[in-house]
Amino acid sequence: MDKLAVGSAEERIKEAARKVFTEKGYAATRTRDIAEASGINLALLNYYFRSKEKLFEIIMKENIQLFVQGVKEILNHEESSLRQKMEQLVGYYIDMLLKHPHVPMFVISEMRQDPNKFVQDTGFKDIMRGSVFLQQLMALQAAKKQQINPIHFMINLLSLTVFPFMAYPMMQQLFEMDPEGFKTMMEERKQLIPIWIDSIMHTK
Amino acid sequence: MDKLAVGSAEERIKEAARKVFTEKGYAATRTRDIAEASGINLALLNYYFRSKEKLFEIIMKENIQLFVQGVKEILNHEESSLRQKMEQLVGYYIDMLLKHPHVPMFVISEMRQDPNKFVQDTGFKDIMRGSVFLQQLMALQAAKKQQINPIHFMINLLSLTVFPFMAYPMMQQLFEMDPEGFKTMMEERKQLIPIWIDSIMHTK
DNA sequence: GTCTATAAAGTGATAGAC
DNA sequence: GTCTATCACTTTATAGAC
Repeated sequence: MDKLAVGSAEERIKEAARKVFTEKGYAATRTRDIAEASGINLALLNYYFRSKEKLFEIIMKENIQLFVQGVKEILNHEESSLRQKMEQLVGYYIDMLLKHPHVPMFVISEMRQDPNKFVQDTGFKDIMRGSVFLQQLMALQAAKKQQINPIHFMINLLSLTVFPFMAYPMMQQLFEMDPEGFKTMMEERKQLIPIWIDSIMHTK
Repeated sequence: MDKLAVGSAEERIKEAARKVFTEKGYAATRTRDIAEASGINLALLNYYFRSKEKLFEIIMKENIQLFVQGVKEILNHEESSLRQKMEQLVGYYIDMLLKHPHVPMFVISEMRQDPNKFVQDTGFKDIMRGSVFLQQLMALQAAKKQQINPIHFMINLLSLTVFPFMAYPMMQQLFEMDPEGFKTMMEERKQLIPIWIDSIMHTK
């Protein structure tokens, strides 16, 4: 075998598809790009995955799973406090996104493009609903009569954590930030975001 | 003339292009879509704008301008406080984005796709650098020895303001939010974000 | 300026040899 | 399974009539 790449052809195609689809999006990706990137032939892509769209749906589903994977345990841990859960969530997502920085852009962009192409049953809504995390949040709200709306709370958490990854090309322009500086900044934010959210919750 | 649409052909094409490009992105847009949406013929699009890419660059430049337009005066007002500038900035962007909700996704997505296709001289960096706003921010930092890094500060402001617009399709799924509920939420955030940022700045 | 028709190139998918 | 060659269709862009 003169192939340098590792893994079966099927796995190599999926690996290449993950990369190309996630970075360029469905429309901008040509099946030829994927074939070339995986070192196999265009015909083989269709042999294994039947069509561009079928292959895309697999990648989409896996990318969405990155947001759900591992979160369920954090949200339902009985012993940990709300603050501890926040720290774990932010840490989990920042670590994951440092490995897969293009995923949020991809998921949200394609979801907007064609809601039907998006597999709705990620299970995330069910994981959220009835979780210990949500109970703790609402208990705190009731007890202290805080104004913080759970939806604002969740959006703030996601915004402060996820947006920097999506806006990286813009931040590169505005703040002259290189990849190393970005990583350092996001490691700082792992510590800072829970503190900030906490301060927001206890304001007013 | 049996055309119902208003404006010159050239202006109608640009209007349609703005809509289609901004909502679907460069790759997913076909020049036929634009021609059809503007009620003119495909050939005329090339007659006026020479190519798909040339037309795209015009729209891109205009969309970027939406982020710069009107901000310069706010940032350089001598009388207003930092807090007042924050309130004005957040209000300005939320109002603008309620009118053009797809613009942030478009700009950031296409910027990532091909940095060269993006016109770098938006002037935003120059507007920021040396602004009264930045002076006030750094003065506050020096005087009170606050930990808040200006870059974190700017990213937080942008995250809390812009991210909800990009994540709308996701929020629709997670929180079962309709367009009306979204608008109400963003109007609330106009008031809340400056308060939150302020509380973050005075924490620790 | 505006149209129809068509050229020229690109792209997803398959047939068929090995 | 894996490849080359090719089909079928789409899409950008232009030629040329009006």
